[in-house]
Amino acid sequence: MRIKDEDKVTRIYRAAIKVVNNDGFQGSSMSKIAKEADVSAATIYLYFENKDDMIKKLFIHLKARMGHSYFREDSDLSPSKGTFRTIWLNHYQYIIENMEEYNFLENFSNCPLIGHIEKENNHDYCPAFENLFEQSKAAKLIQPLHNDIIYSLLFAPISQMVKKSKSLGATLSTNELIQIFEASWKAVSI
Amino acid sequence: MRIKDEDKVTRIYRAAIKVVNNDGFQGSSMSKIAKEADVSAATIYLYFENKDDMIKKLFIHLKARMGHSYFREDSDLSPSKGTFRTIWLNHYQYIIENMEEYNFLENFSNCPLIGHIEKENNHDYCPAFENLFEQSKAAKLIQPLHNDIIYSLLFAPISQMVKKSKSLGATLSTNELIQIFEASWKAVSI
Amino acid sequence: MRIKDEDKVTRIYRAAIKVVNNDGFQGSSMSKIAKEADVSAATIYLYFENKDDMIKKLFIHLKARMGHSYFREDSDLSPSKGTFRTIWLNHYQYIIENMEEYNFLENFSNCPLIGHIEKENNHDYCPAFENLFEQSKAAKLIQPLHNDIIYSLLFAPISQMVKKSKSLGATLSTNELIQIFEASWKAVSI
Amino acid sequence: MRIKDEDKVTRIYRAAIKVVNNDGFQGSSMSKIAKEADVSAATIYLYFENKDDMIKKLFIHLKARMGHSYFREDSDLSPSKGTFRTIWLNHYQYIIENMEEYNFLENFSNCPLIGHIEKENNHDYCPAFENLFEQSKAAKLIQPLHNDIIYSLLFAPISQMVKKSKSLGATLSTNELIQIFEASWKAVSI
DNA sequence: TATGAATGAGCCTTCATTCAT
DNA sequence: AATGAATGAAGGCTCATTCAT
Repeated sequence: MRIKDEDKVTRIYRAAIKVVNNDGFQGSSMSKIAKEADVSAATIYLYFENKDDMIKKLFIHLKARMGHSYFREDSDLSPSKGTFRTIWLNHYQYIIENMEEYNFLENFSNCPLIGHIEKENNHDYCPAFENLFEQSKAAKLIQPLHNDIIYSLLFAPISQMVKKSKSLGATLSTNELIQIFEASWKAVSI
Repeated sequence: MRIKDEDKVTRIYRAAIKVVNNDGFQGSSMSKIAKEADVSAATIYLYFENKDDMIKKLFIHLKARMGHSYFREDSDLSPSKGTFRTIWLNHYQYIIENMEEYNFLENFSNCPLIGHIEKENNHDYCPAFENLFEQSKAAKLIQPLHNDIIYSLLFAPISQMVKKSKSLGATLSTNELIQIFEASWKAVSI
Repeated sequence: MRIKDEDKVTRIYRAAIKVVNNDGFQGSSMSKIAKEADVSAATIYLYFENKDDMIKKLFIHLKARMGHSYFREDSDLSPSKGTFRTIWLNHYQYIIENMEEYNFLENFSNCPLIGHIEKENNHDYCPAFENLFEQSKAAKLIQPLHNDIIYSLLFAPISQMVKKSKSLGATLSTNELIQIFEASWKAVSI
Repeated sequence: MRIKDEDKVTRIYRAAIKVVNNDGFQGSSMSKIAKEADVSAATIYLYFENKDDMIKKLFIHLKARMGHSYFREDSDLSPSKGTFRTIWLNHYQYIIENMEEYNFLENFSNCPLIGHIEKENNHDYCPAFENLFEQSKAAKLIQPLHNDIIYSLLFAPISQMVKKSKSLGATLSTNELIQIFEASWKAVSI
């Protein structure tokens, strides 16, 4: 028998992201994805139960990837503004380098199909995040707010700005980037 | 838009929002929308070129509605923290009172179908917004940042928090609301 | 709007019978049936919920037709051997003249899809049949057996013989026909 | 048939019967059958050319089995009513004990796939049957009718009754059984 | 204006079958 | 001999859209 090509899942994932981002969710179809992945549509069903299953698994996969993206291997995670700046920039880097993936995640976060995944997988931030937030609060570095709120204050504005500038075909200048981080930091810091 | 039965367009809009939010974008179909609007599917084509056209026009329609929602008729728009708080709360109010509409807008903002609308209709904030931001900058009330940045810093976090808490089935407490506004304000104010 | 062509259902029925008899149940498909009926496959779904629904309704329709076939408008239904012979010959006539329909019914009687229809529609024999049987029993013309048994003794052999001879490409001679009726009658009569 | 793992063919046969009777002909698929037989689908193709070939061979196999079922090893086959009663009861026994097989045969007898098998394999009744019928006719025990007719008169009614009562969830009482045999016998006997 | 009828195109999925090991 | 992997073809069904009234 042939060997199950584990990389095939990756190819399917990649194709799915591409198609969804090109044609929108509605416009995406198993056959388009299959063609893009250079695979028979039937093959997809060897690896996934059905379309929903595939989308869900892809979503979870990407969500995890994004979670890791905040941190580099050797990151210093001591509670300091510098640490936050690094993480923040890592995230920014991730977004612009993986715009397609990020878009995919955004597109589906609000979709009912994904809704209940979010509830179940609500260990959301990797422990590293939890630790940093808690330690920073303890060190009086940032305000004693709920982690979700801190997260939103720090990352929502830059996410929105990247999307906005991309939709206008523009790019954020280094200067603007600094401005946004400094302002976001002002929001959460003490 | 033609005069015809103007109310019918509204009914179609309302039905479209409802169906899209109930069944997701994928699950929405012209016939479902027609049934929900108590109209024949063919009738929709008297008022819109095709499905895309309908969705686009609905999007623009709602975007405008949301734009107005920030301001009340007799709003005092003098540049002050109080003014910003009022506007901010208006926006929050709008989101939770019109979650369906808001969701609809969110869902479609990233969709390729809508993408280029955003570019064309980039008068985005009604002049009232522009004025307030500029005056506030002149009055040294807020930082001299690009309007888009100010907007993101002010509104992106609360939007994300509402969605987050909704997806968890929770609600923001008054206290949290205040915390978020104060932090957002800290971000943009001088 | 166009007028709903009631005859269209008939065309679909006829096409379904033909296709099923030609290609067997497995080989039958909505598109084949549609093509045979000279209709778009989608059209079938205007008149039937789905394939099963169509088959069921067709089955019931034919079952009723067959029920009527035993009797002619002006049939004399007094309890006598002659009456039975007439009915019996009517049935034989129906089978050979509507072999396709009859085959269809036979094919599906054992199919699980149809199973529970039979239970529900178990008014089986039109009242005329019930009456004749009961009166004949009262008149000591036939044996006091359960109606189902009488029915089987009378009609099962001829049905089987027609199918058998058809499958062999042969035809029953008048002589054989008489033999079979006389023997069947001997079985039930007193 | 090749020697190979003869048992495997049996397992496939058994699985096929089970699946067909559970899910209907339409619902049966090679993979379901393979799973039920605890074999890879590809394996089936080592023993059969294709699905049709498998079904056909299974049909023939079962037809033969049924043929043998009428007779017990040490059956007395002298032409007498008792002999017929024994055979008749054997057949009845076979039907209710092998309802699945019997159903399978019934289901496929009318199917075009099988049609021409019947013609080719028209040695139908094992010689034992032929002999009994001919001897009985010679002994003036039964009427001088064509063997097919005798067969139909004897066995069609009971077959139909078993199916009927099964579809109603009922069972034939011993009394009814006797009634049916006696009537059937009356039909063919002199 | 309004709409029920009609359909070609397409979607998701499954199937019988072959391939490579 | 045996099998998991792979797929082209087909199936049932829905949809956006047009037609005819």
